[in-house]
Amino acid sequence: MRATDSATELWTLLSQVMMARRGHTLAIAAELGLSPPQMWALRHLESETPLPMSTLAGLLHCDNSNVTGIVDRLEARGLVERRPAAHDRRVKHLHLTAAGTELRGQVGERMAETPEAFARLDASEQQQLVALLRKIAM
Amino acid sequence: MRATDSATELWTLLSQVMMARRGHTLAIAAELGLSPPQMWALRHLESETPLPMSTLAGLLHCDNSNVTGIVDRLEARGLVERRPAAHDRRVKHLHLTAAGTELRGQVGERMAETPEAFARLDASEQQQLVALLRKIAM
DNA sequence: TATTGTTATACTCTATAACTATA
DNA sequence: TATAGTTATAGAGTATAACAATA
Repeated sequence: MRATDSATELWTLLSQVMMARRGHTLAIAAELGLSPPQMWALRHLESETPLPMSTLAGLLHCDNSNVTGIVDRLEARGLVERRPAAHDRRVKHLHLTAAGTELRGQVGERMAETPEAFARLDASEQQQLVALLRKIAM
Repeated sequence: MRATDSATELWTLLSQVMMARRGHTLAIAAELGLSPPQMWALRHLESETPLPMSTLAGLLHCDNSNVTGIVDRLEARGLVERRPAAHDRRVKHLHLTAAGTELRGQVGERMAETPEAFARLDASEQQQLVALLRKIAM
């Protein structure tokens, strides 16, 4: 088997693991009353660093005009606030509210739940895998 | 660091790698003129084994009623055919057409393109990683 | 009665294009 | 002129509920 084939198999396996988790991810969003894009948005927002709308659009891989609606709905639920940026009043910074920070924490906790299949690796194998993935993820 | 923490870090890293690929995946769908659910549907369908609508709904993690629309649009493009199942005429089996098989192949090729970051692993590391992921993916 | 797939409805996401207000 | 965000529009995805055909 050539190196290229092992890279392909690697990528296929990784995709399979993640695909198997899709149901879990969607269930978390539904349980917390969030649509998937709303959940991703919440995950990208951090309490410390406010994000311009356009930056969030880039992170969500969608058009600016979509972010308007997504943020509208998060703001209507009191999870996020828009504040005009000081240096450029065209830009609007997104800030998490207390409720938003709380919900974001819940999302993070639920998303961190590791798949049961991970139990098939012992501690040493897990650390080995972590070391390899770090190289890929940087 | 406890074993639990290394499993959490493992999962976080895996999610990061996949998240970084989301743009690439969406770009492939757009280039091939497919919506994401249409692309997943195509990937789940195989030329040999026809799938009932409800099975596809389960694989896509959505309601049966959504599959009606998704398949409507694939069928309108001549990629898929509905055929009533012999054993139970309520069930409709989904078959790929020649055009559907062809396009499915293109999707597969594009999705198999490995992230550039994989080049940071040498051949032996890649095989090590494959062995570990196989345990998780089964 | 129960199940498969459809239809009707309402809401969300999505891109494109035109618009506003700033710069 | 150019850019950040909004609005308008049209198409697609989504769940729920009611329905037809079949079992």
